[in-house]
Amino acid sequence: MSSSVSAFRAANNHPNFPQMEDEVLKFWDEADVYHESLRRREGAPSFVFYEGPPTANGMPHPGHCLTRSIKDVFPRYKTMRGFRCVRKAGWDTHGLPVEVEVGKELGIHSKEEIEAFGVESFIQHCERSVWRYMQAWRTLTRRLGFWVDLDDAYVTYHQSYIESVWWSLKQLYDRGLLYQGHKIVWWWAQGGTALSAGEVGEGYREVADPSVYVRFPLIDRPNRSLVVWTTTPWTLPSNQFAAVHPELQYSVVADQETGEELIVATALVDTLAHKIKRPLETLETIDGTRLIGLRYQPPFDTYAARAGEIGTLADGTAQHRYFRVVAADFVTIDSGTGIVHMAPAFGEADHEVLLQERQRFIDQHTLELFCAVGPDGKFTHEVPDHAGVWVKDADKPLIRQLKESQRLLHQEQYVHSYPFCWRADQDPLIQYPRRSWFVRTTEYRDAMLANNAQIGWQPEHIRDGRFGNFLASNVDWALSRERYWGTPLPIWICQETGKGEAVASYAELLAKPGVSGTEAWEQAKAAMPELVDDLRVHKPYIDEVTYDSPFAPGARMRRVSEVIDCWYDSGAMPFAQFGWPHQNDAQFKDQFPADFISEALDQTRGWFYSQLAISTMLFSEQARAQQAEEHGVQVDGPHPFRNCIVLGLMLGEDGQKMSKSKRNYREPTEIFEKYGADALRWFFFSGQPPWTAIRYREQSIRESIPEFLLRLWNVFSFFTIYAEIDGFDPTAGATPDEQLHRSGFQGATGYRPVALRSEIDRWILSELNRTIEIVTQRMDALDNYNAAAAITSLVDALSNWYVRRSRDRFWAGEKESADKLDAFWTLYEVLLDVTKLIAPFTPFLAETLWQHLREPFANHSTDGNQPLASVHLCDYPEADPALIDTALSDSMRLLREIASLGRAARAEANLKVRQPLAKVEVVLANDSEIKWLESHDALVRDELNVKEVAYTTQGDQYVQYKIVPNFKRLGPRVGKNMPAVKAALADADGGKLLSEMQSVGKIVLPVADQSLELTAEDIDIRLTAREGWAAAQGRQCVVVLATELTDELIREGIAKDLIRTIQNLRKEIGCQYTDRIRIGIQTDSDQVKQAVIENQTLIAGETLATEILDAAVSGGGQAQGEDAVITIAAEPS
RNA sequence: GGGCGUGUAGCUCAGUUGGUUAGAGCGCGUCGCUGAUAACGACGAGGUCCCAGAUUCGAGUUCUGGCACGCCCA
Repeated sequence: MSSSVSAFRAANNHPNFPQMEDEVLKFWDEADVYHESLRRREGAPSFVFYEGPPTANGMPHPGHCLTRSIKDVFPRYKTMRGFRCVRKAGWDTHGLPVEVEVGKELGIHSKEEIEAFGVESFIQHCERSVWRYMQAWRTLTRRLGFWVDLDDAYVTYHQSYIESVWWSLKQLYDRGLLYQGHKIVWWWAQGGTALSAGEVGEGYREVADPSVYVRFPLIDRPNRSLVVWTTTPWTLPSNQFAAVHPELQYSVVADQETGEELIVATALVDTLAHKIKRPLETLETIDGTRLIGLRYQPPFDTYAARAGEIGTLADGTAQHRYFRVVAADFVTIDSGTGIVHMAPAFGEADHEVLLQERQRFIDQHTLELFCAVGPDGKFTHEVPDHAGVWVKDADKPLIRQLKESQRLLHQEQYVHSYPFCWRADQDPLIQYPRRSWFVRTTEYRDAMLANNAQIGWQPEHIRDGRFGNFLASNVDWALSRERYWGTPLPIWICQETGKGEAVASYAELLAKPGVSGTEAWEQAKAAMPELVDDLRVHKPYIDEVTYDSPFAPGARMRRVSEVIDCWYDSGAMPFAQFGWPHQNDAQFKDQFPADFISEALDQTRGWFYSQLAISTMLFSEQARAQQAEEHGVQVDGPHPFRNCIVLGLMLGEDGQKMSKSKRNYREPTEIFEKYGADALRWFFFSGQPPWTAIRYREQSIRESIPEFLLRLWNVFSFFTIYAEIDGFDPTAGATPDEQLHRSGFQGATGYRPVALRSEIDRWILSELNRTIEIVTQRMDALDNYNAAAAITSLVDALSNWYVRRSRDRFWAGEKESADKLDAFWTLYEVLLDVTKLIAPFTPFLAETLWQHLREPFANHSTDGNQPLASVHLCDYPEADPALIDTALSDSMRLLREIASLGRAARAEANLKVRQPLAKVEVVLANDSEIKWLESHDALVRDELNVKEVAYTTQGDQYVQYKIVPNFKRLGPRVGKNMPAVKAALADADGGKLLSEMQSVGKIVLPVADQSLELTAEDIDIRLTAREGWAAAQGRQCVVVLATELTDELIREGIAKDLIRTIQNLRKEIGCQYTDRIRIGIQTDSDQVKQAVIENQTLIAGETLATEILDAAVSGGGQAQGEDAVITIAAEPS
């Protein structure tokens, strides 16, 4: 303690957080702290984290900062809690977005252009494009403090990754879960390609299309027709069904003019009558369900030959396959007739209906898809009248034919929005069926639901809401893509028999009999040695590899041309990140399933789904029952992730979507430079629960600094200032452990057990341990928001009560008083634990604090160990229940309330705090706390600047008592009579009831013909200050000020004003905290003169003055105030 | 059109199993503190808890039906 060199150096109280963070980053790099933190947990239980792979061919933006912050805080926390948490980075590298980027770069767009350019060169460009913004991602990740192993990242285009995906697809293929079917896509017929949803969305335009109302005469009653409406007459030749809504009402109406009967939705009869300009007489009304099954004559005879075909339903009954009425929920009465023409080839919804219908038949495949249009958008020979005609050009002649065949009821123009090709804006898109590979996920729907039910979702409603509903309405996964840059679908087909087989690895392929075609890759590699080897399993090289068919002698096996949906890639990452099962068996088994993942809400149908679907199909009990070979993964409970935090959408400054063009958000780099990463992180963690939509506002981020970071820093700075002045040295006699746990301070000089310390020390330690308890409990539940809230309130208590009320203990004259040392030790202990507590949240500030706090031990050799080099190597603090004192917490809360009420009363009475007052009286509702409060009145006296504090429950002269029922207690007991009880208590004399309660222990109240007995717990006492006093009321007490001032008190007030003026002068002339000064006070006022004389010791003590003269001192500063001219000068040191 | 979510102070958001004085931070205003000082404290203004109905002794909280906004899907 007496060392001449201070153990602590005063910390700068104007910290530059961004600069501090840069230094921390350097330190982390140099000391390799992340890997060291893993090494320290070698052999510890794993906390498994999966990184959802971002794509590195776009710039990272603020949304990524949120996900990366959340992904960082829990692994850091768990690591400190004793788990081993490896964080393997990953990159999503395949898919259309990459192709589009490369296309832009090369100035080519359509598939023909890509083919003409050369697929080989194209995918080589793709491979390079993927890493375009890698450096930006690295920089951001590091700068944000996201600890993830970027050097050991998984990459979806790597051969090992692809081979894992292949293995899984072979599993599915061998189990019959991979099949070919039709997918209805938005098709650009002129370009011969399908467009993605995003591209389709670009191209919507208002257009006028012909809209026709067509008669579908019933087979059994040719004079009666369904009236069907469509805006795409060209689809009518491919009609298969007519759909009605089973819950709608339909009417049979008579057309007076023709004598025919028409069926139309009841709600639309009038509309139709108006359109055809003649009255329709309702004959009968029937439910939609009764129309189902009725057969009709198709509008064209394209497929009329099939009209007689009959199939067998699952229940054994026979039914015609085509041209009948079916049920569909999407039918509306918004427009049309309530009866919808179904051409499943040209509408996704229509196609769904076909699939549903197929389900009903025993031999599902007999229900065909009618498609009278070729991929070029022109009619096939199946429509001889229009063969070779572009469908949109056929609308008119088709309508003419309908007119001729008496089928057309009405025709008009209909304006609606319709998609066109975004590159050739004269070309309308059409929905068109393409052959596509599907994963039969529907077979695993129940297993997926069961799996999902066990996942810990945050927020919980995702499970049964958005995600659960999505799973419940699961449809088979359209897996294949007719593109180039993606994982090739590993299915080889026999050129003769059409039979196929799946291949699980490149090696397996090479081992096939008669394999050939590998030279395509070998030649490319020889010509360009810099090509990455992973490309050998990509198009076009892989397409060249063929082998002898096992199905037909002499036939060859050739790969199908498609690649797969890149969502499947990312969904396979739980095993593919390790190349499992081809390698790393132990690693996979250790890291499966994940304990924790987190991504934004848009991943519900993306990564959350793809992971769950693949894992369920491969590893669930149902899957294991289907598998020929055992793959050694036995998982119960949810997989592949146990907990998932679903993050909300991030919005810009204006609450709108973030948009580059609107410039409504700040770039993360700008935030880092101005405020630092901790400010951004703390804003994310503490601002709102992570699943709410987050408004990313510069102002809110900036506010993290004074609210939290700077406030804590100020406490720390305060500590170091006085630790330096007083030479506080925690090392002397200490036997510290490497964590600097308080147990190592036991024998240190001046260290006293907590029980011997003052109440406020025990209070802040109690608050600290309570907070540790809450934070630990919340973080274990993956609830960063409430954990952060608990930390905030601890730092507030520390700064605004503990330090505020303990300041004079730190600047007390005696350097080695026990109380002063208690204060130092207490604050030091609290700072150490707070530093560890905040480490996962604001790792930079925590690291900086730790470096300072550990410094005395790092510099001095002690009997104990060296402290750990980084706070991130420490264990998380554990709450010490022995230090938690809830009664003390409650009492202190009351004390703080009294202080706050006292200040309120002062403000009310216009009495500033510098003016001392003689007395305050505190009126309490009960006496339970009085004893404790009396023992702490020094604190209140000081805080409120009064000479005396008196506590009483007998405050009739100051207050009125009002008794209200304790609703929670009495509610269940008195029920309906509650209002009567409330009224009776309000009407009675509160003071009387109270004294009755105090003397007898209960009160008896007449309520509704009976008397009700109330004990003290059944009532709440409310105090109201009477008029005429300088008083303020709270929930539990009223604080009353004695406002009369004596001359002595006034003079003391003057002295305090003088002190303040002098302190300001000290600062103005640049005094150090410990510099001594001389003071001159010149005044004509006798009152001031006397105030100075009476309070000389006080003034001199507070301002470190060696003497106070009544003449000017020169060489320093001067100020006017309190009717005096004040001069000060620094003493030479 | 369907699903899910959100709606509380000027702004950003809390609000536990229903309990009668609805909170925090920021901003604004007033006052104060001043050996942490670009920090800090107190007080104040500011709320039909989106609307309507229901359940209940009692609803911001539960239920039903609307309205608005957002996301996803059609």
